[in-house]
Amino acid sequence: MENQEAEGTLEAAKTEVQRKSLDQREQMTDLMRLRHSCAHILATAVLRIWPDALLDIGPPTDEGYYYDFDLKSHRFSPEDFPRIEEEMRKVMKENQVFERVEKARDEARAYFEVRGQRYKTERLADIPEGETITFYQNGEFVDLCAGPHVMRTGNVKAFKLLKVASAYFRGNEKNPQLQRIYGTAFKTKDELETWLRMQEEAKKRDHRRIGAEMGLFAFDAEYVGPGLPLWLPKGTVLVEELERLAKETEFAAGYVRVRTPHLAKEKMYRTSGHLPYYAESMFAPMEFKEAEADEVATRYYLKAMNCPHHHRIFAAEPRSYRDLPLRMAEYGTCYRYEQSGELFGLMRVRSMQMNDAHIYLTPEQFTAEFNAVNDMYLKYFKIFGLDRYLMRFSTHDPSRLGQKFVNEPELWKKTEDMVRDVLKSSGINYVEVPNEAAFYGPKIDVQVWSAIGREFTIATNQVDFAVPARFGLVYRDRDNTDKTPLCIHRAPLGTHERFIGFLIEHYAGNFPLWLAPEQVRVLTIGEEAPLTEYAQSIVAELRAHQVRAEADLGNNPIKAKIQDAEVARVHTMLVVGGRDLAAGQVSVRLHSKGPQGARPRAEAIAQIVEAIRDRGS
RNA sequence: GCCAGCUUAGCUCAGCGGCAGAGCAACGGUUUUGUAAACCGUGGGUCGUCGGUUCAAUCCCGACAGCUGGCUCCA
Repeated sequence: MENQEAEGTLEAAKTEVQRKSLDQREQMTDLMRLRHSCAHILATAVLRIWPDALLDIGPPTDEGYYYDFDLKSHRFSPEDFPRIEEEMRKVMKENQVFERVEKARDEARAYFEVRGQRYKTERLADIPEGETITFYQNGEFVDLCAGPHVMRTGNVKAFKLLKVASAYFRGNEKNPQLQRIYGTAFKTKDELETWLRMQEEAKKRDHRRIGAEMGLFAFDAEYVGPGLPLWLPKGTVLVEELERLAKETEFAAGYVRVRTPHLAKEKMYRTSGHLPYYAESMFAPMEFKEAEADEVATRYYLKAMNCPHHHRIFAAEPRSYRDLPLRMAEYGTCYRYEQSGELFGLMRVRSMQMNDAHIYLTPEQFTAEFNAVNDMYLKYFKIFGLDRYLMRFSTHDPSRLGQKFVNEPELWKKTEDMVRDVLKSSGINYVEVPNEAAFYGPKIDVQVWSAIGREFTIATNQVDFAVPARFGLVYRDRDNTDKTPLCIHRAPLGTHERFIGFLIEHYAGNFPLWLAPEQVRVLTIGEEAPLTEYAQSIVAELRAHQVRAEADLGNNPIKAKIQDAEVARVHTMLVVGGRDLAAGQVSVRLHSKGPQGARPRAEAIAQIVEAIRDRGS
């Protein structure tokens, strides 16, 4: 499984279609139009304050808009916002008309060249011959722009500048870095306020915040290293429950489990073909001489993916067509040296454990097997109540065969057709993205959106018809000849790190019973010995059933104990006082759902045990 | 890796060129309880690290580290 993640590529796909036709632009929503106009107002204000700013572009986004500037004389910081916003308000008060002007190409080029607006000159060159070139003008501000806009600057009434950032011109690292200002705008002040409030709420669901509150994981950059998460006991519960789910599911689907070391010799990654492309993303190798007499040092790499090890397991024994499909699973730990600026909580880390498996099969087995993998994805999505997802089907670009993609035109076509058929026939929500495949075959990445709107590639599913051959993997076929198997890489639960990061935000830390780090807490009202013993015996019985149960026997008032348990997001609270002891019952309370009434002790315990087994809510 | 911002007690955050602060948490005691915070007390800090300016630096300046927001990357 090569890529833990692939966010950003959809962005690339969007850029492909960024040159929208004028018809498409006409369909821009009112809100987009408003935001786009606000971006122009932002640029108007910036130019008034810093007349030497060079302009790039200022499109609307899902959240608002931005405008990119090249400004040598000043570095934007949030401290500039009040000043810029004030100038923007002036522009709005002036109520300038947004006026559309068509220009001939030469005229447009001359306009920007005279003003030294070199980014605009380049943008102008992007516009295909024959397309109408339009400028929009408001007051003194003129911009190359296809529009559309609102009528007047005064139409924008609710806006706010949000953050400064940098961005490479055309998104290319080799180009100059521009200063970007992000802002947002809404039709009404109320809508803006509501959105800002929602942003605040979203912060509370941030997995980093909840992870710290609940004691799930920690980072120790000083002693362990950046991007290397430590799983605390409560987070480890999540990890192990997910592993249990995966093991049960895979066992039922006919997988076998393997275990492999965390490192391998350089030869492994030379053979797999990863090293030339991937070395930068791997931790630097360990190098040493195995024996005094060795002339040359041996290099070991921490593994960045599990497939080569699995391939060697395939090669460890002779294989017959009767052994296929061979489904080899491992929650393998991988290490990737992600660039420092890319690290992001649990979502982007340098050590990760993957829900990996490699399925070795014959071409005839492909459709059935790929379908089965797909079904497993859907099964998981259902368990986690994941309904907002998109499968991104990445295919090759025939013009880059032999470079970016292995030169097997027929295999490419055949496997892509097979994958497409499966996706179509299962009625799954998917998009096809050309030129994004792995070098060894087409892939499907599963995109999900967390509750706070973050988009992630959470899982991946790839077809590999190249690497098994590089390792010389063969099986003896019916006709007594050796043949190279196909391989499906799949990781429906992605990596623990990212998947749990996602689940934390998905559930806002309020995990379903089967996942909850603390499933049950027994709270006593009073400290009399018989009551304490009653509570302890309930906890003991629950634990005997493998339920994660704790007791709060302290001397705090019951209100305080409930407060503590609610804040700790304990799934089920069993309140016991004198009445309950006398009746052999417990008073059930569910996290953020309130009291559920009293029931006999045995019944309550049986219910809990059953609910955990069913992996329900 | 690049641009910008941030870094003060376990957590959330005040503060300021001149003795380091609050709330929550922790700990000790009092209270003995019926569904989201009882009361009293105690401890807790190299103000990220290193260097500079200054009579004096948590505060000003610089470098570094980490984190955050973006960008880039993610086979």
